[in-house]
Amino acid sequence: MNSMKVRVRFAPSPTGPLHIGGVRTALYNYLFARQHGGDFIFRIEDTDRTRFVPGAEEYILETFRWLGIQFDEGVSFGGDHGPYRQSERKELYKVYVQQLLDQGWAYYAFDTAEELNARREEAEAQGEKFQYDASTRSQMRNSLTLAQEETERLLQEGHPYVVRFLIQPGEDVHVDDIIRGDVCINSSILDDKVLWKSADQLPTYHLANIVDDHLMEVTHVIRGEEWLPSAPLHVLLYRAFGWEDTMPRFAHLPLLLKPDGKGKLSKRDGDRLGFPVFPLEWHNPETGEVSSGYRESGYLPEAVINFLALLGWNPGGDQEILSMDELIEKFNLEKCSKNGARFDYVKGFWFNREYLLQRPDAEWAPDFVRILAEQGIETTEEKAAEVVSMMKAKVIEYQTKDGPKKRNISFVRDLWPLCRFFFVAPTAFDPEDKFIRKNWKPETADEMRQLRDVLATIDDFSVEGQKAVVDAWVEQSGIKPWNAWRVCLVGEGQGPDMYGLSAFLGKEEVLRRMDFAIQTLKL
RNA sequence: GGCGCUUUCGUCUAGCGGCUAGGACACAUGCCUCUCACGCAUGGAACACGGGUUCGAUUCCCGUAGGCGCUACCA
Repeated sequence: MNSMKVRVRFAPSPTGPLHIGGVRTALYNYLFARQHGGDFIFRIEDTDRTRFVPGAEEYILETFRWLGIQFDEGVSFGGDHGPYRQSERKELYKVYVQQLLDQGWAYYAFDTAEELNARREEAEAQGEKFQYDASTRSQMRNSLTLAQEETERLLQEGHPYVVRFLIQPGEDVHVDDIIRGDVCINSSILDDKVLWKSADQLPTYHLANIVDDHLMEVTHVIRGEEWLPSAPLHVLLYRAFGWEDTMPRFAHLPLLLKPDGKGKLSKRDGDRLGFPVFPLEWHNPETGEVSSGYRESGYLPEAVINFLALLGWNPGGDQEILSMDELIEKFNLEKCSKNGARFDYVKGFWFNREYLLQRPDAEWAPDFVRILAEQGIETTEEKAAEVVSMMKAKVIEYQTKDGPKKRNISFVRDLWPLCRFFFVAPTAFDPEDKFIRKNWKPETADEMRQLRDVLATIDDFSVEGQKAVVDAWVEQSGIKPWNAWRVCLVGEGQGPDMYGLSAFLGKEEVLRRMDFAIQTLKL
């Protein structure tokens, strides 16, 4: 059993864009598989055709392509255990429900939705909860209460039916969870779960999941904590099928919670606080609504991976920046935390910055050029990279629910609001600007004229070339020109080192901006 | 309501009977400085509560309270 090759799966439902919590679940499965040299399977759980959303499957695939998470088999990857789309496995499931039926582990139920609702309302009126189980099944219309001929007649005549799992009450069912240890639930609180649906003649999640995991030889089920309550049911199903000896090990991961307030992370939180909850941008085909994605928002895939990996798990040391290879090496299910993790998107900014800063300036350039183009500014990648090198250490103001705050540049996009003056000369000066008031004195115009004339003599307008001449002039004149010079070239109190900016603009442009400022700021 | 999971700085977490309870994000201050910064340094900040067990509990057990999840012919 332990010598079996590790096989894990990620099995989403194609009901829309993948939630970021789902991405983390997939990542943990991937890390686990790679660490053990095992297989990672991609299965599509589309047994609820009413919730099927076109394009969702392709979206999920694209997400993992972007993140660099690779599957070994599954939908679109091939493999010996297919088909990997549950809707294509209907005939297979049929055989297995029949097996349960034949062996008395399951039974037919003919109760209509109306009948069940009536029972629920009835119970509710008495402050109770109706549950289809040992205590109530004898009052319902099913193959346990009906005469055998009657059941056969109903089946023969094509009456709608579901197949329910027959739960024997009064038994403590244990689940051995890798993260949580022994979890025990008494079977009396479980209901006779529907295994086969009447409406579409397809299995429910529970049945399909167990059959598939068994047939696909899955060794470890790593999934969200929302499945923990039904894990005992799954154990019982393995038992009913006689597969208990090859039952996978379970690991139920803590959930991702809202950054503030109560409850689990939802799409609304992202909209409200301004961060994506989906890996890629999603266009809702029905409403036309667009939801932002990590990729389109400028996150680097390595940063998203690193950030997500450490939400609910950490390797123990002080190192927080970890490559995929390091994550694979250090990952440990037993060290996953048990309690839900608040989604700290601000830390996500930091991760992105760390990875962005690791890249050469030239690698920022293509994105930056595109962003500048959106603003109507044409420039080259070389020029863009120069700006990046001068500006990437700056901070940007951003909006939060508590008002504007400042943070380090974490995205290529952050550069733009700080870089306009590299490409567009000041056309006016705000007389109220504190920096200008403080640094433009009556004698300043004359000092700037002197500097202008000094600069005009320089042939080598590189940083070094300017420095050699201007530093000497500063030395002998005693004038500190930088802040006023900044006013001339930038128009306000921000920007990079003046020599760097001046070299970037070039002599002609620098002189033009200085002349304009001296003229305009005459006072 | 029932059942289950869970509880260390604001947040993510380290800790696996004896520690000045560590790190990171965020926050504050100082240094640096040609603006805003980066960087560097420093600082504030936590074991939910009550019982046990023990020579000794953040750590083990039991309660209480809080948080989260499940309670569909959805996954």
